[in-house]
Amino acid sequence: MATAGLAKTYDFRATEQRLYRLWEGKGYFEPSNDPRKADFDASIKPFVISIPPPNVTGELHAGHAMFVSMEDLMIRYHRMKGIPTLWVPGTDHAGIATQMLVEKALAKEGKKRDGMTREEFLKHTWEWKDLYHQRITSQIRRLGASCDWTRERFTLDEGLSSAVREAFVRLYEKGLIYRGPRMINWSPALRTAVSDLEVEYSEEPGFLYYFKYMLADGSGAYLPVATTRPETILGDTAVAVHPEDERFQRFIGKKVIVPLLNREIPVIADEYVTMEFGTGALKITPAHDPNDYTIGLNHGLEMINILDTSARMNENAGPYQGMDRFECRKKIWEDMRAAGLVIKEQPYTMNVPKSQRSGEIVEPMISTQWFIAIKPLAEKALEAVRDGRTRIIPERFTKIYYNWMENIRDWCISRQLWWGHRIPVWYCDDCGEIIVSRQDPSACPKCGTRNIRQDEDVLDTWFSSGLWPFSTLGWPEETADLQYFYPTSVMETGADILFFWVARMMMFGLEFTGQVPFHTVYLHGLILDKDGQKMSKTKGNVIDPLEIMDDYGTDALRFTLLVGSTPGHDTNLDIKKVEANRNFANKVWNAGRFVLSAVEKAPAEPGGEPDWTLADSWIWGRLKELLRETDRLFQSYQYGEAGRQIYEFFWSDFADWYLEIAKIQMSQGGDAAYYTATTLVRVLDACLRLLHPFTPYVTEELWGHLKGAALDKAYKPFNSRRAWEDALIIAAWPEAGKSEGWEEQAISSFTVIQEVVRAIRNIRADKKITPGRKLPALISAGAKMDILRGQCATMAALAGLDIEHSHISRKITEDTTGFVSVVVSGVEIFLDLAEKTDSVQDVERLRKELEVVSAQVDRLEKLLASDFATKAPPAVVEKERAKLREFIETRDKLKAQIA
RNA sequence: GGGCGGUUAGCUCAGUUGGUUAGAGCGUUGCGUUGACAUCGCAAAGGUCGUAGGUUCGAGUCCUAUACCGCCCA
Repeated sequence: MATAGLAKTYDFRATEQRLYRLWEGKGYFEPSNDPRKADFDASIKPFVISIPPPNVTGELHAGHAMFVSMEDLMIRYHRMKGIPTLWVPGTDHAGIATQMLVEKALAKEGKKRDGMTREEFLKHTWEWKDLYHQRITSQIRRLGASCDWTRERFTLDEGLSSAVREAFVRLYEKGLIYRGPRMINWSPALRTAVSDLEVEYSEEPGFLYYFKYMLADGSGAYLPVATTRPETILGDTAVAVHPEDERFQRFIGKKVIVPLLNREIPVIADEYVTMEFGTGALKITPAHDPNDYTIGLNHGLEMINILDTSARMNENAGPYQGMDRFECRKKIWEDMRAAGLVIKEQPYTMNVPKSQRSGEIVEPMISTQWFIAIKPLAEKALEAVRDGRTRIIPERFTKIYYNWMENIRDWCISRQLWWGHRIPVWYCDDCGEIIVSRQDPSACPKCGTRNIRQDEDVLDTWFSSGLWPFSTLGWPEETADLQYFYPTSVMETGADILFFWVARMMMFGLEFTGQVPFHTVYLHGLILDKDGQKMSKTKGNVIDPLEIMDDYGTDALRFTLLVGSTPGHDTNLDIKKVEANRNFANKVWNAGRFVLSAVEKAPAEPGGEPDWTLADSWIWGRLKELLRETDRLFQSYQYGEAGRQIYEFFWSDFADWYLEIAKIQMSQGGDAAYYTATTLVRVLDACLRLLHPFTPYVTEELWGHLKGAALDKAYKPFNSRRAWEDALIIAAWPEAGKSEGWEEQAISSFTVIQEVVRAIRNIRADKKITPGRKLPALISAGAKMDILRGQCATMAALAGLDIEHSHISRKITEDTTGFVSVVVSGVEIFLDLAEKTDSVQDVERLRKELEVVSAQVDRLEKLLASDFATKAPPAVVEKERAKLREFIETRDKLKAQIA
């Protein structure tokens, strides 16, 4: 077999790991211009991405596969462009997620966090982290991620921890961090505060409970009030009505009695109350409802907390103390009914706040927490996008970003967890001093006592993630990396974390470095299952990227994700598509095998100057077109579309047509073979370069073989002025070059050949002519005679013509009785089937064709007689005129044949 | 309540300065295997581009309204 011993099928299993090791081992993932090296040149602008750090204990999912594929594509493309490229990898400690995981694992061993010291628990968690860190990073590697592992970071490593401290202390010193009791979202299962963003609302069926708020004056009068959460009655400190509500005006200023507890509370007036909703009278629980909280503040109401940290009723709930919140809801309602206070219940759809992490219902509570006064930071971040220093792609997310930034609320950054960056604040037990420090203090700087203790809480994980683009480069130290690689170039991540992460990086970047952290934000959508459903374990529709890579190879998965997606849109991932792309990788591989065999057979040197065939010119012209198009698409971040076009070119032009013609040209030997082989090599080389960012493995592997074979014959790569590089990953991106004028003609001429060949193939299929049988043909080519004559051998081979008994002329004179005819692009083709054909059926076929063509003639004549001819650009009009001429020619020939 | 996205072939989706018979993959139908590839080849069927208006010589593409689906914010 003359295919250099390459396997008949591309074997990704034998390839991927080997190539990844080779790339990494050779240092290709490190920037070509590196501040750590002696020949560093600070004046060359680099391309930099910081990876969205996956949870260190997480497992690879489709979302990871998406961002790794997309970022690796960008990185590999820029690297091939010759730009110093850095992709900083790393992982996130993911406070809540990891702690939950570890606690769950401990529970299996019958252990509980409560029974451990903080140090014991953390030791455990670090061990866990070490184990899983290895897993997630090796999974990222499997995807082919060409990131610089020598610069890998972890949000809890020493450098990043000191960055967190620095950031906290700076904000505190500026007065932007404060501590105090505020309304927050409390997660009872995790027993920690969570931020507004970590709460998701879901609509669920519930009830609106109507009951009586009795007046304290003993008159027996009452205000009807409705609530969805009867248990909060225990924490009511007012009933509010609208000041203009005539029904209730007489109650304003009076007292009512809290049911079951018999506390007296005032009836107040507030415009917040919607008169139409419920009964028009609103019970106010300032300690357990965000809106009531605001009203409570405005009216100076008492705030009574009725829940403990596990959301059980506390001492303020009187007889209900110790009861679970939902049990209490039922019990209270029973008791109220017994007390004759119930009016009715009515089914009602509630908007239930749930913890994004644990899924349980969170409780609004007043709690003492640390906050960032975010407005000043948000204003800067807003301005940076408004003035274009940072651009968001797709653009529509800009508006969403503005909207969020403009309505931003202070960020609760403290978490009652153990796993994370401990808040760098110490309290002096002796003098009450609060110490906020970059270094751990050993004594109180005010009174000198050693009686100080650090705040128990840790920071929200996103606090450290917000520093990621610069903390990973060494900030707050002015490192060489920071100076050279910051600001980074593109932040590529999921649109779902625009607020969580992107917005916070923008705010922190501007606050701490004075610069935007990246000039472009590229957002991709969610990865859904094949029916557009969110993947979830409960639905059982989760697609595991690791399994896909096992079954179809990394390249197939990457190509599917990259080509199947458009910026900002969700992507439905279908195994069938992966399979199709696995087939594409195999197609590339086999086209490569063919090229290699051609190189082996061809002479090493030409005997004379090249005499390019139409097919040679055509494929070269099409390639140039493709290169220009992909350039344009890459520059506008339309990677998916670029991939589709490369795929299309490779399969439909290069493999389906040029390779088939190359077989014919190769068989002629000599210079024909030489020039065909060199064309095959150079076009394939260009394709592999173009495809490399999408499908790095199969292209690198094949390219190695291609280069070997080409060097044996001293054949040049695509760019004949350059040498073959050491590896495809660092090879030069193919440049389109200028148009030389002949391309358009070559492409349109070849299109005629394709149409004639297809027309003949159609007849053959229609007439069930066995593939091997050669048919004599008479072709009346008119103005296209020269083109067709030049491609006589090619056409004959592709369409199965008997070349000895075929003839192409301007206008044939031979007798064609009994021949089957077809007309295409003004070319008449008569095939001699040497047997009786169903002439009625043939005429019917021609008639149908005539109908179609005549309709086109009519349409174009009408079009060209309209304003179109005078108002459309001349080039467009001429294009239509040419079409019309051809249709008329075809129509007339069809007419003649039918008659 | 506000905002955004989607609605194109049986299915899943492309279609970015509006250019005049709308594309792909999968699926379907027919034919085909000694030389790149059956993870394949050749050929075919299949769409009034959600609906109604508008702008324009020309609209899947721009504008307005509307229906349905989905998402985000409140």
